[in-house]
Amino acid sequence: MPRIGLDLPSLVHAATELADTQGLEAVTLATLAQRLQIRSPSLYNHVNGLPDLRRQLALTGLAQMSEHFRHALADKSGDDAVRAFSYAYLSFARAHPGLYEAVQRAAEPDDLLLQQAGNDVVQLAVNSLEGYGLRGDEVIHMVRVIRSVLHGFVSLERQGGFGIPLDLDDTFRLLNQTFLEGLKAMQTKARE
Amino acid sequence: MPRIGLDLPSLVHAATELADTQGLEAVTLATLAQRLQIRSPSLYNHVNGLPDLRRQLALTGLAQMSEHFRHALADKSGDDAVRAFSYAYLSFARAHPGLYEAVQRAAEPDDLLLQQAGNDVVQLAVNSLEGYGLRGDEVIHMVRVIRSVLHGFVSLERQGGFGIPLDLDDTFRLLNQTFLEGLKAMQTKARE
DNA sequence: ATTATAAAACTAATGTCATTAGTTTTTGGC
DNA sequence: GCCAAAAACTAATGACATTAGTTTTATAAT
Repeated sequence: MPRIGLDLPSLVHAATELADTQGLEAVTLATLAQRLQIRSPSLYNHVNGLPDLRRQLALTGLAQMSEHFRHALADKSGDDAVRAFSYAYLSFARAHPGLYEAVQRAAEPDDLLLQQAGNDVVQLAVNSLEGYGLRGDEVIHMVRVIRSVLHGFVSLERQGGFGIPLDLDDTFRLLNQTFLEGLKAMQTKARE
Repeated sequence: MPRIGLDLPSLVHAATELADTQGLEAVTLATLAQRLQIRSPSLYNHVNGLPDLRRQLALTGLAQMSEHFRHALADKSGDDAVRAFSYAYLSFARAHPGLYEAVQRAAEPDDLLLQQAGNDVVQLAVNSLEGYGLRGDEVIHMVRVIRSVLHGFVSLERQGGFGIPLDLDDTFRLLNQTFLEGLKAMQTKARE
């Protein structure tokens, strides 16, 4: 029984690598244990079963997203900020597909920590939409819109939903342009 | 051994109900068999294991989507057509969440039937974008954009991704307006 | 240094699920 | 009535998550 010196962060790190290379559904206690040279019941010393492991993945995922987005948004405003957010979103999802997937599962209503981590990310999206004259609830609605656009693209791209061999980066450029134009048109309307 | 008179369509129908009420991940051979008052190995007389069952769900799902969208698009054009497509998309996803989820899994490269069923749905999206002066590949890119927008919204809504208690239908209205304005702006630009 | 304790590993066992092999029964066509 | 194929079955295997109970090791207190 040579103690391996495993701790939660390195366990989650190993799980993250598994998720990003093999897909989230490949992250089982069995595969993770195998990878860590451990028997799977031993994982219960660090994590409360598979659901908890998934939650841990969501937590790191959200933290990393916040960090990534914050960095991308630094010193940006207006269209630059929106575009920066979009491209940061895309690049994160492409670089960390498994983590991205882990983040999608909704938090339990009583899981305030996970909820807060999600809110932090959403707040960054809110920041990127400053300066378009959106009032009150409009901001929230518009954040939902841009989240929809970005998540939809990322999700379809990753699932192979776009069958035709036509450059996906071109599509993403058009997507951003279309959204920005729409956003500005809404701004104009709101001013009337 | 009282023969139950099961056939593929009714089996898929039962699976559909399970998926729509309990979620796609609740559709296992075990639960389906239980529901049909059968032992699970007996399902192999009708379906080639769980992957094939999922494929059957995707096939019916896509067929029903095509039907639903075609009906919604009848006699519509311009903004009406785009809006009709959007609302049909949303209403389908809300009415058949399990089926919608089943449809998302990508087709194997050699699965021409499933691929065609997907293309049929995409073609309806293409139709709805007629009359915006999009040229060549622009149509395909823009279809990807609207699919992203709609899938993203539906997916986030279903996963409970929108935490704040603010009316989702309001968001969806704004989403459509924003997309339509963006679409028209792109149209204008393309004319120059 | 010694020892007590808690953490971290382990083995063994259970239950669920998908899947395969091989068996029985029914039914529809002759 | 008969027979072949379809549709059900039982039995068994292997993957997985999880629980219970055991052993070892590290560390902190004496």
